[in-house]
Formats: sequence, structure tokens, C-alpha cells
Amino acid sequence: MSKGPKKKKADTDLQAPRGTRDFYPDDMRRRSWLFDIFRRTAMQFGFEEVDAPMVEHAELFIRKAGEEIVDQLYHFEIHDRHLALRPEMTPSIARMIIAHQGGMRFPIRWFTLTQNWRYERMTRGRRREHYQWNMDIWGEPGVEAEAELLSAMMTALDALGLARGKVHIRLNSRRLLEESLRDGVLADRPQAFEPLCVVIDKIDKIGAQAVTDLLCETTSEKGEAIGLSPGEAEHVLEMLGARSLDDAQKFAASESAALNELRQLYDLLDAYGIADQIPFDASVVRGLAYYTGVVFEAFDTAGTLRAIAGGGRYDRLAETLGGKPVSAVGFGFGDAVIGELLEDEGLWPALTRPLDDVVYAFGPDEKSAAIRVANRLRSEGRKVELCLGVAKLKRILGDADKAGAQNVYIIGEDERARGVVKVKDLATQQEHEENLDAVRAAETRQP
RNA sequence: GUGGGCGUAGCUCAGUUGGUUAGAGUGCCAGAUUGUGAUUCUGGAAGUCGCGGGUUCGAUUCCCGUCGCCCACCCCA
Repeated sequence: MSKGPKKKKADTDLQAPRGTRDFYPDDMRRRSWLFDIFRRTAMQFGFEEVDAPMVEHAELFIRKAGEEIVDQLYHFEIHDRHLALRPEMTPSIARMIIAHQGGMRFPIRWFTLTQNWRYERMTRGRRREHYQWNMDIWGEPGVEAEAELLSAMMTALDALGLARGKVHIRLNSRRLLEESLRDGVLADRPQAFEPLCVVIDKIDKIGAQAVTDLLCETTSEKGEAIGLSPGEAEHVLEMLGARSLDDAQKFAASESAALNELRQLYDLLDAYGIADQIPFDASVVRGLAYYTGVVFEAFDTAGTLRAIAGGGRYDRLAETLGGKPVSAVGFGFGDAVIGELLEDEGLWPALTRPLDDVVYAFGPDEKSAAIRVANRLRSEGRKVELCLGVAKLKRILGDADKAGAQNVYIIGEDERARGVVKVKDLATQQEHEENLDAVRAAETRQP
């Protein structure tokens, strides 16, 4: 940089917008490592990957149950359209299913790896943008679907290197709650159930009394008023204390379908060998309105971080969005909290740049030979960096070594004249020569 | 939204009780016999000391404001 007149200060802000991240190569390698585990796990379970636009019609996400996710919608109007960045993937998946519902063969197993947006204040493990791995099963009403998803979640946690016991998945059933209120306050107003769950989800944060107050309110600022009687509210809160199915039975209706379903689920989880990692906890209801049945959330056992992943059954979402009824269950697993946990546990692996070979030509006269060598190696499936411009061999070797490459292919005037390329193995420091003719023969096989 | 901490080189930070030319480590660039990696050695580039205003002969330092980042609280996927 020259001295002289001061540079004009750039008027662009070089920082990424608040709550968003840049992924430089080091960050990107970690992200890819994490995503590869998600993707591999999903594949192991026979799921197919799908995607949808990051921008959707805002109304796809707007629900009236007072959910935070709706309050924090990243939305805007442009050319008379009200659009929103997706805060979660489930509504888009539902939209895709409904749009082709007639031709779908259920059950459907889909997964996604997507960036989701929420306009919110930032804290550790929470930003305005995050990536989420979603796994969903559509068209299977039985808890076999839940069991399969929970097993997939545990499989991914194992693959990440988290020791068994580091993470637990708490599990409950909204249906259990719904059953107990069905003949009471919900008899006239079944739609009050969703806001009721949204309110109950806050119990750890705002306390039992505040939740009771909200449950008994008859008018509400945002969303629908629930209007339980004090007795009903008390009953609900009592139920939330259950930490085993036997506890829950004391509150459940006799012949409770929800309870039978849970017992069946735990039998399945036992067969998967993960039942002991998934304690029943009646206080888990999740903050999203659309869940109807089993709900669950994964958290670090030490309890220092917020929930790592969560999900549940949402059997009525399709109808809500205008489709025919289809049962569905799924979970979301974000990159933020798990990233913090892997950091705390020192579980991020050392990741180097994926590079096998470097091809180097001393001068312009050797460039075309270098290109032929690179072509051949690439066609063999190797990851090859072809040196561009002019650079010193010393620097090339140093960089190749740091990047973890295996070989450096060197072509100078001498090699070119003799029709060979010098190959240096960086680990053994040994060099040998390969014939350029062989290279040419290989190249002709290329289209 | 409230309170606290912090903004100095690409990165991690030191420092200036207000005073010439602002430092270290690391990284980067160049060199240590023409075409060979580590370490080492030598040299070099690089900072409007976040931004704006005030006090002062003089501000990176003190004061005010502002923006940004971090932590806690609040709120909650």
C-alpha cells in the first residue's frame, strides 16, 4: 500500500449483518463435517433428501397460537406479495406433500438440511440464522415412526462422538394432555388446545403461577385465550409433574389410548436399545402449535445449553394448510447448540483441506503438460490443485505440505524435453518420474 | 429492553499516569548459491488506536455521544 493520499474510507459495512455468519474455509469444513454426519445418518435410515425455497409466502408460517416463532418471522412485502424467510422447514415440507398428495405413496421418509431464519435477540447458541437438519415421516400413524426417528437422532449423536449419557431425549405426549381435557374445557373449543400447549411450554421460564394465570385468562393480547377454570389449570400443572408412565397413569383416563401408545413406543425404543436414553417427562410439550401427539427434545445432560433438537407428531398440519389429512412426525436438529456442545467437549475433529495432489509447472512452456497431468489425475478421481501463474517451487511444496497433499507433480524444461513428470511424495520425500505418454493415453479416454 | 465488559496490525493481545516515529507474538511477503517442504536466521509491508464531538498547547489515552462485539438478566426456539 502506498503512503500518499489517505484511502477513502469504504462506505460498505464489511461485517455480516447481526446474527448472521460468514463461513471461511475452516468454518466450512466443520459445517460440512457436521452435515455429512447428518446426511449419512439420514441415508442409513433410508431417507431421501429434498429442498424447498428459502422464501415462502408468509401466510404459510402464520398461525394464531401465540408462538414465538411466528412473532419473530423474518418477513417483508415486495410487489404486493407478503413473503417470509422460512423460520423452520416443516411447513414447506407439508406444502410439498399436499401439492402432490394424490400421487404420493406413503409412508414418505424425507430429510432436509436447510438454513432457517428468525428475527430475534441473540444469545449463546442462538442467532438470526441457523442450519437445521430435519427428518420427517409422512403417512405413518403408528409410533413405529417416532421410534425410527428417535433412533436416527441417537445414531447421529453417537456419530458426533457424544458419549452415551451426555445427551438425553425427554419425551411426552400431547395426546395425553388432550385426552384429559377433551371432555372439559376443550369440549366446546378444541382449537384452544394449541395455545394451551404453547403456554405450558413456558413453565420452566416463567414459572407455574404465571402459566396458571395465562391458562385461566379469558382474553388474550396475542393468540387465542384459553380460559381454563382454576381447577382445570391446577389439574394440568399436576400432570406435568409426571416423570414415568406409571406416574402419568394416575392422571390419565382409564383405557387411555395415549398411554397405551407410549407404552408401545417404549417397547420399540427398547428394541432399538435406546429406551434408557429417552426418559418420559410430562413437562415437555414443545413451543410449536401444530404438535398433536408424541413430542420430544434432546438436551445436554449437564443442562448448560438450551435444547439441541426437538420434534414430534403433527397429524393435523396437512389439513390446516388445506390438504387431506395425513399423519406426520418429524424433528429438527440445529447446528448452533450442537456446535457449542462439540466445542465444550472438544469433539470437533482436526480437519484439513481435502487435497491429494498439486501439479506445478516451472514456466509457461510447461503449462500444457501440467494441464494434461492434472486432467489425468482428476479423471482418476483425485483432488488436484493446478498451480496458477508463477510461483516458486519452495512455496508450492510448503503449501502442499501444510494442506496435507500426498504428491507434488513437477514439470520443468528438463522433464518436458524428456516427456516425463517428476512426482514427489511429500511424506516419504522420495521422487520418481512418470511418462507423459501414459498421461496422453489416459487423456484420450476423456470426452 | 436493562446492567456490565470490551473495540489498538489479517488474528491474539500488550501499552500509553495526556507528550517526538504506537509495540509483541503469530500470520503474511522477500532473502540465507541458479529447481525442493520443517526448524532457524535476516529483512520487509501492514494500524485515521471503531466512529463523531468536547476539554487541552497537544488526545490512541480524559469526558460525552454513537455504532459494533461479548457476558449476564429479560424473553424464548
